[in-house]
This record gives sequence, structure tokens and C-alpha cells, in this order.
Amino acid sequence: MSDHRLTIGRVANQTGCHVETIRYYERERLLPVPERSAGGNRLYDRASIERLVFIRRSRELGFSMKEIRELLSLVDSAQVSCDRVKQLADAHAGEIRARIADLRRMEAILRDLSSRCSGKDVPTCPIIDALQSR
Amino acid sequence: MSDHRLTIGRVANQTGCHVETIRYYERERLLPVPERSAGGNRLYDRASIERLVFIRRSRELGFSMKEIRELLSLVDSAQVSCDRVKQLADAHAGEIRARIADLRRMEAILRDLSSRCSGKDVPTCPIIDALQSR
DNA sequence: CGTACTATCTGTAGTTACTACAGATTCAAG
DNA sequence: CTTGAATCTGTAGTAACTACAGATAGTACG
Repeated sequence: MSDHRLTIGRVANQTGCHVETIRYYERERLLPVPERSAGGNRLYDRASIERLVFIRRSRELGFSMKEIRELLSLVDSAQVSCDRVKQLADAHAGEIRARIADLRRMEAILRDLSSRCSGKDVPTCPIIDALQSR
Repeated sequence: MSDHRLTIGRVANQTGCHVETIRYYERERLLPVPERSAGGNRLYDRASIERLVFIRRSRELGFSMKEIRELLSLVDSAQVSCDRVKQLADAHAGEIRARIADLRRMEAILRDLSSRCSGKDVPTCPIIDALQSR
């Protein structure tokens, strides 16, 4: 039954995480302490891979480790409260929208400044001027 | 002539930077070493304030400190090369657009997942499911 | 079985742009 | 001269990894 134990390198390959990141997640208690070989190397099972994929996908969606910690604890609790999960996802989506709005503002300003700059070697630059004064 | 020297606290007020941030910028060599009072307190002039405002506005537009360092060195060089400034601004705007695209992708996925989740206390949650499996 | 090479181990430091102390000193007002 | 606010230096913490160094484990080959 314990015949498909995987080394950390294989787990890294299968999940797309770096070896160091896997160890880091273990230190941070997102991953349970794995078994060890006689010599002390980590050995993982299927469940660890699933958990790692969960973390990775959550990170790809921009969840912070704190949020992931909570998502994982919800997963770990016998029955998932869809309620709280949805809450977390919606709150996070809201943060992302706010961030997008910020970035759009920045981009618009930069585009405007750039359009007013010839790019030629003239003595004054409208971009610099705008940054310098109010 | 040296009658409008400002303490770091006043400079912080006028620029909207924290005192610690001003000292940090000095350590990082974005700001020149200021004069000191007899007792050792920093004393700033108008030029320092302008430079600090420049840094702050650049940061607000999302420039990294590395980029700001280059912008400042362009400002410091006798004649500004509008060319390079525009290049930096455009490159930065491009990064912002890429970041926005990323965030939009995340937000769309989250919105989709959330719409498929009732938020009720059902045994399985489509959000969790999506995170768990590929 | 020995050797060589790769994988893994632990522990620490670096990354970005600040922010937050602690404990000592300086300054300004009364 | 005293008191309280401001400032000083130096260090450590933040988020989420990444990058070593130096030591040990595992594995393939002859």
C-alpha cells in the first residue's frame, strides 16, 4: 500500500512547484509533515500532491497565504462551509477589482504623459515636469 | 539665505511621506545627505522637498525604486534625455497593462466560480472542487 | 562492492519598499 | 530649568518565496 511514495523532486515536477517552495510550505504548516525515508529524505503520497495543487491554484488566483490557510482549514473540517468559501472568494475578487482600478488610473496617467512627450532630445521633458511639480 | 531649513517632521508633513521613509530614501541614496543642526538633526531645503515629491509621485505611478533611481539620474544629468524617460514610462505602462490582464483573468475565474456556488451549507463546494482538481 | 554523480538535507540570507520598534538624545515652549 | 515632543541610530519584521553553502542520501554503473 505504501508503494507510490514520491520524492520531493518528483512532487515538484508533478505540481510545478519548486522543491524549496514545498519545503517552505511545510515550514509554514500549509503542508503536513511528510514521512521520511531511512536516510531522512521526504516521501510524499497522493494526498500531499492534491493539497499542493490546491495551494498552487489558489496562489494563481491571487489568494494570500493567509487566505489559503483559511481555505485549507475549511477543506480540512469535515464538511466544507460553502458559505464562508464564497465569502472569501468574493472578498478577494473585490480586492482584485480595486487593484485593477488602481492600475488603470496609473496606466492612463502614464499614457497621457507619454503622449505629451516627443521623445526627442529637447531641454525639458513633460514627463519629468509632471513628476516634479504637483 | 539658510533661513528656511526644515526639520524632517515638517518635510514629512509637506510631502506626505513618513519620517522613516525619508530616512530610508536617504540610506538608499535616492535623497542626498542633508545638512545637520548642531545637535545632529536633519535639516532640509526646498530642493529636497521637490526631490521627495518626485519620488513619491513616481511611486504612486507604480515605478519601482530601481526605475526611480534611473529617472533621478536622468534628472540629475545636466540635460534630460526625453528619449530615455519616455522609454522608461512606456515600458512601465506595458508592465502595468500586463498586470491588469493577469488580474482580469483571475477576477473572471473567481467570478465564474462564485456564480456556481450557492453559498448554502451543501456538502460540496464548486469553488473548492475547482481548486482541488485540475 | 566501490565510485561517481545527482538529489536531498538543514540552516541562513537575500529580495522589495517600507514600517515599527527601543533606548538615547535634541529641541522648543513656558 | 523642566517637561514633553521630535528626532536620532540601529535593528527587526513584513510576504512569499529564492538562492545559496556545506553536508548527507540515493542510485547507476562497472
